[in-house]
Amino acid sequence: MPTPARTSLDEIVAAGREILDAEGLDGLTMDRVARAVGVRGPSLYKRVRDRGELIHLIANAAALELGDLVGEAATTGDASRSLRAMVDALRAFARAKPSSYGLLFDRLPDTWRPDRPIVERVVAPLFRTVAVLAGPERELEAARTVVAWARGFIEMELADAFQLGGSIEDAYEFGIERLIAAIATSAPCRVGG
Amino acid sequence: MPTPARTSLDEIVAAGREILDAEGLDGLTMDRVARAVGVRGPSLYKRVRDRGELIHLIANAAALELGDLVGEAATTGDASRSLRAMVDALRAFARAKPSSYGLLFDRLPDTWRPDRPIVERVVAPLFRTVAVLAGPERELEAARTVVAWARGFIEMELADAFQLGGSIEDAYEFGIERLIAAIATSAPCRVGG
DNA sequence: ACCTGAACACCGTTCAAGT
DNA sequence: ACCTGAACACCGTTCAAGT
Repeated sequence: MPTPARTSLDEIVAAGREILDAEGLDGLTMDRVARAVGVRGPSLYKRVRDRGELIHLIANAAALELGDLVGEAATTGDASRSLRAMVDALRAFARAKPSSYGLLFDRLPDTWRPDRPIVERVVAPLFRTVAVLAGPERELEAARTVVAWARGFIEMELADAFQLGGSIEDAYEFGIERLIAAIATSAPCRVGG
Repeated sequence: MPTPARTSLDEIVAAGREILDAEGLDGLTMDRVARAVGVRGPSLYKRVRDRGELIHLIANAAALELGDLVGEAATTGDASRSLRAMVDALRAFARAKPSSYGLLFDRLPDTWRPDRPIVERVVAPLFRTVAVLAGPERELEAARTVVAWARGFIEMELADAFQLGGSIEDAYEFGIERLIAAIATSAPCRVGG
């Protein structure tokens, strides 16, 4: 005898995202998610193959959100300002939702990672802006340099790895300004804005 | 009736390091380590409080090894070359022992992290060299910029995050050269060398 | 003193039985 | 069709009992 569904995949993913951000990836247990949507753990397996697939769907949703935020940040004036705004947006997302950020960028099982096209939508506006600054021949290397710095800085900030005192904001300002100057074609080494 | 010990803390930590590098952090189970030293899982609790403490001791050992490697790399000629060699050493360690590297730099529970003095021994030679290049006023910001880039680049390399083609070596060369130029005091923006 | 098997907690997962 | 309790596997941890 058919029974009406008590939940849905969308509801499960939405609940999973909230639990991830509130309690971290370790807190994202199948039973925890199930009870949040009003069923028991085993019922989730009607909608997802396993926990990894649920995490993958949550990662896709987080990547889409981040892509929107970065895309919106990119719409401002000149290329330097635009790049700065995009990195600011990435950093703000990491601080607001560190567990979601970690799900997108930490080393985790491949099957958990968001789909590649969705990730490319996040970095595409960044690459476009870097191309303006660095010139098309060095676009790839320049973008990778900026992204590597941004990811490393954010990772260290989240991990509380800046242990030697000093101002983290000063380090961020110094880093982003020097990076932007450093990737510019025949950069005149003017620092600051 | 006293029984002679069948293993030791040193042997347990050494076995743990091998298992970590061969099978990853998830493979580092208490029973796996115990059997490697000839006892059963529960016996380890005579020597470590819990799995976290064992991981912490393994992290300390890995940090000491990495500190030696970075320190040795630092002894070459001028400051630019020395800094380049140290970052190369860091990258080589990450590639040779990605799980050990991850244990030192990934976001993990605080109690698992290596002791701060041991970590400071790793970065100290790097800071000294950066101070020569960037000048003492900007030493901290400059060191953080280089370390953030290096960590981000290595993280992306380990995570196989360079998905858009192109040469990863080219990106590394581009990054390290531009970074070193960018942190130098009133850098003349000469690239290469 | 040190070591072990049995036991428990926790969590992912399966499945037979309910509706 | 969907949901559930019971059950199992796996792993960290405790502990009473062995030597």
